Amino acid sequence: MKPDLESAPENALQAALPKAYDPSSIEQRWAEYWVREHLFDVATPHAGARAPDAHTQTPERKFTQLLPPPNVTGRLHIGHMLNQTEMDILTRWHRMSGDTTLWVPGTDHAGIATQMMVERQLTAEGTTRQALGREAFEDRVWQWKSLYGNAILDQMKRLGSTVDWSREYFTMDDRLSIAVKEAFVRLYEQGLIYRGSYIVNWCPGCQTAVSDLEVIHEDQLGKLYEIRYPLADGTGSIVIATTRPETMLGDVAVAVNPSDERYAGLIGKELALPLTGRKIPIIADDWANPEFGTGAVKVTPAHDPNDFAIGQRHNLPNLNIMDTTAHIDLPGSPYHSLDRYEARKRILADLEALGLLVAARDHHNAIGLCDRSKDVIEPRLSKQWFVKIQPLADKAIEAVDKGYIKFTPDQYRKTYDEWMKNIHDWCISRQLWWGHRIPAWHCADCAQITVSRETPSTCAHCASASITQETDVLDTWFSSGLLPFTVFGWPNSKDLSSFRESGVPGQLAGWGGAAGGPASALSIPPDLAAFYPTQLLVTGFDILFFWVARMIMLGCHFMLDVPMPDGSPRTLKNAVPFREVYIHALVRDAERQKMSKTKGNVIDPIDIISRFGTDAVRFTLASMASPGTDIAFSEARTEGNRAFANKIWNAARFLFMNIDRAHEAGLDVSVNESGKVSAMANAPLETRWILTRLSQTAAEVNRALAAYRFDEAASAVYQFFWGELCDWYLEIVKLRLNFTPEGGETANAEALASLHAFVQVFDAALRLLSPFMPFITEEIWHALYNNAPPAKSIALTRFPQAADFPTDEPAVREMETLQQLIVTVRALRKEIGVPEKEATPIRVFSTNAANCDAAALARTNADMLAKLCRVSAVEIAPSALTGESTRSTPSFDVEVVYARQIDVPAERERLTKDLAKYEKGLQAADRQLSNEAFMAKAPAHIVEGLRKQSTETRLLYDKTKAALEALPPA
RNA sequence: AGGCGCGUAGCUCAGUUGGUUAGAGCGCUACCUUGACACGGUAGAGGUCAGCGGUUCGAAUCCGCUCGUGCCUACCA
Repeated sequence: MKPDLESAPENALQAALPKAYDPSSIEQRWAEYWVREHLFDVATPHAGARAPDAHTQTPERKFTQLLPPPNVTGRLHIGHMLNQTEMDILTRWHRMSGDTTLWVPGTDHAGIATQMMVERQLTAEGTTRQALGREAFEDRVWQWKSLYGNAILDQMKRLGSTVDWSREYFTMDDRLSIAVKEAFVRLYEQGLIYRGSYIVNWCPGCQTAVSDLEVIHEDQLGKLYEIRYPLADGTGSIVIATTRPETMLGDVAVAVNPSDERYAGLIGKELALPLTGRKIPIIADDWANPEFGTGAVKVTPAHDPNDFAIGQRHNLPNLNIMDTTAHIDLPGSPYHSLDRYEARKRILADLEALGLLVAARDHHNAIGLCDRSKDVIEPRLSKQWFVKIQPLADKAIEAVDKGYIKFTPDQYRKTYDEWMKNIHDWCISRQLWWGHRIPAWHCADCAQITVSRETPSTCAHCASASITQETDVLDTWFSSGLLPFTVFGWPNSKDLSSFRESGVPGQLAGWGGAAGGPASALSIPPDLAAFYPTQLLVTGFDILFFWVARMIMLGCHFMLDVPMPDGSPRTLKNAVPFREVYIHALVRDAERQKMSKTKGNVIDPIDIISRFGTDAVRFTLASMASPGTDIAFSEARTEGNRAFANKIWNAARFLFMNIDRAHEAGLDVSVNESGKVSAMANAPLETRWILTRLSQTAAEVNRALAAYRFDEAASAVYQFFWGELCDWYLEIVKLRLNFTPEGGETANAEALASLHAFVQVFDAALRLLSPFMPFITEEIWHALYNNAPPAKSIALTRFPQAADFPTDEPAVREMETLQQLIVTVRALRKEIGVPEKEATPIRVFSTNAANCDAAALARTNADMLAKLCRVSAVEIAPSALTGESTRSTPSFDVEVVYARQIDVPAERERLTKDLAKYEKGLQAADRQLSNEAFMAKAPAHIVEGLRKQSTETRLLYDKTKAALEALPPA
């Protein structure tokens, strides 16, 4: 049954057949077609449109993944493209291999980033969010989102990614907001979320707390100041060391190590804090490091995390001296309202004047910057919400330790483990207006907190009606950490119908969890039952902790409570959000620099695509995506792959040209739609050879993709298509395709058989290439089926398997021998300077009567040999050494002879050089063969190989020497 | 301060459990506009595998050290 393809774009190959491939003329059309036809929506059954046996939907074989949601504020960068290329290659490969394949796209609301974006707009308009008010501001952000929020997804559509657009989500969608609230409330009820005053990373620019991960450390050369603090009783002093003298205004103690004998007598005494005269104690605490600075450290609990800990241990007060903008907040003090760095200068100057500044030494230390705004982070004491992380981390560690989640490359397992074991509680509150508002209400009367799924009208503790909702919103990563299950309808199914009109995916019927099954009785969302856990997460290591680790923790935590589709309890093994994580490299610029806007070295994928075509860029990224190392993006390589696309295009033109010729000769050319090729015992050598190579290439590509070796898969298809199909097979087929309208029937029948084989091979090659280069293969494939293909897209056909093609090992060996012979003849032509246009005859001599396969092959394929070598005739003769130019190759015993005068000095030079090479090789081989230890310990096949090599090299050496001696004297 | 990685042809990179003469793309040289393709064809040149030492019959591959380089994590003021 042919699908209705009226909606398919017009085919450029059918129209003009331009010589050069122009990606822009076709890519846009197919990108739109794929989206418009919903070809990759899982809810859209399309099994009937596939090749008969290619796609029996097997529920056990599913392939599900989530697109790491880009920020709505984002623009597509090359890293996204690498990520999507890899995901799409895998998705297409799995889909074509018969798996139920779902790839869910979406965008992230990106709290800080988006709020900053809109605030900049407001600034330009001369207003502020504070002037607008919270609600109006939120409306404004939604407005912005509806206008610009799809930009990145629109860009993504050009990449050809086969995502299910019907499932597209936004992390602030109602259904996801409900889920976020549910998750928060449950964690709170379980005692895993708490609120408290702690030192957090405060960004004075963004005016919010940020998590540890959002602080980037930068090494800076600063100063370590030594300041003298006098004793209150005037009997002496102590010198402390600090990098931040301005915080001394908030000092509440000075700590020394209890074991530090220098200060033993001072512990318990009081100091008069310089500049203020406030009295503070000297305390003993292990934190003070006798080796560092002076061994005495000032304690400022409100402005330093360590000092905060000391303060807790010693019951010291917290003295907050700074406001949220990092200005000194001490009304009445001369430093009041000074910026922190201005205050530092003034304080140092004042201390100097008092003679209390003892020293200022150069000092390297890491300074914390805000990931978003690059402001220097100010540790600040404030009330925040935290997730008690240890219980979650324990399960997450176990899940990976037990192998329920596999990391590729494996080294990241260690990184993950290391981080997970040293994890701190997660600060999840943000003082922003854009995000999931924390579902907690503060009571004005009893000061208690009511956490609730629904908006409460009264306080749960004292029933007071004076309650107000928490103003903080949640860290963006809190909601994205829940995605693996929230996108599939967690917590329950009742919200499902509201966001997915299409309902339960058709081909999943009968799968546990489908409507009517046991799962629905337990009200497990059908999608959750069907798709959780996902198979794979593909992402960069930059969000390993931000996102991957959080998904694992939250997935293991929440999904353990959700029964399996059959109603049985879920184990950790099935609670994990994904079975595998593939971490890819970072894309850098050609100079290996990390791309950044400020450096101006950002590679715009859209620009690259419009210059080289999406297929070429995809292929480049895939072929450079070897694990472990970063990718230095190479335009030169992209150019090379554009040439590859052009090569494919022209090979197709050649095929179509011959199909046309066959038609003109009144012959019919059909395509076998099964995707498999049956045995061809009587087929010509090149057909048997290329089918075997096709089988081997399919095996290699399948193997490489299963191991995430995109580079190896890409190079296998590249080498096969260009190096074998085009360079050899096609050149030989050329000789067979002699369609002659008036010619004999037999000749035409033979030509047609070759053409049929060619079509089958080409069809398979296109399918093999399509995950990597979906656009050009789609275009050619439709043309190949004369725009009436067996499926709506090549992406819905069968991916070539090794067993789909008949193999013939002897044919491969024969072909290789023939190739070697041909290369030898060509090289010889060149070396003895036969002009390109001159077609002289050659003679091929067998030098070894007992083993003359090559000579026999040359005889059988004399015609082919002559054409491919551009010689007029090939004559097979018994062995004979003549004074003419001769050449032989090591792997078979033939000699190729050209009857031609040669350039004697040039020939002598070449032979001398060769002789030296053979001699060296011979010596090396003989040295090993006479090494007793080697002979005793080396495996047999190695020794055997070396012997063979030695024998062959000896032969070459002798021949070359003889030839050299036979040359006329200079 | 800990941890991870990298150093192979002029450039960008492959090189699987150690094994016969270390590969690819781009670039380079020579010749070729042969009816698929000059975004092409054919044939070439080009490498002491960062250095030193060790294990081994045998090392680009395993181990140690040195040098160079990139990154991640980190609450020593």
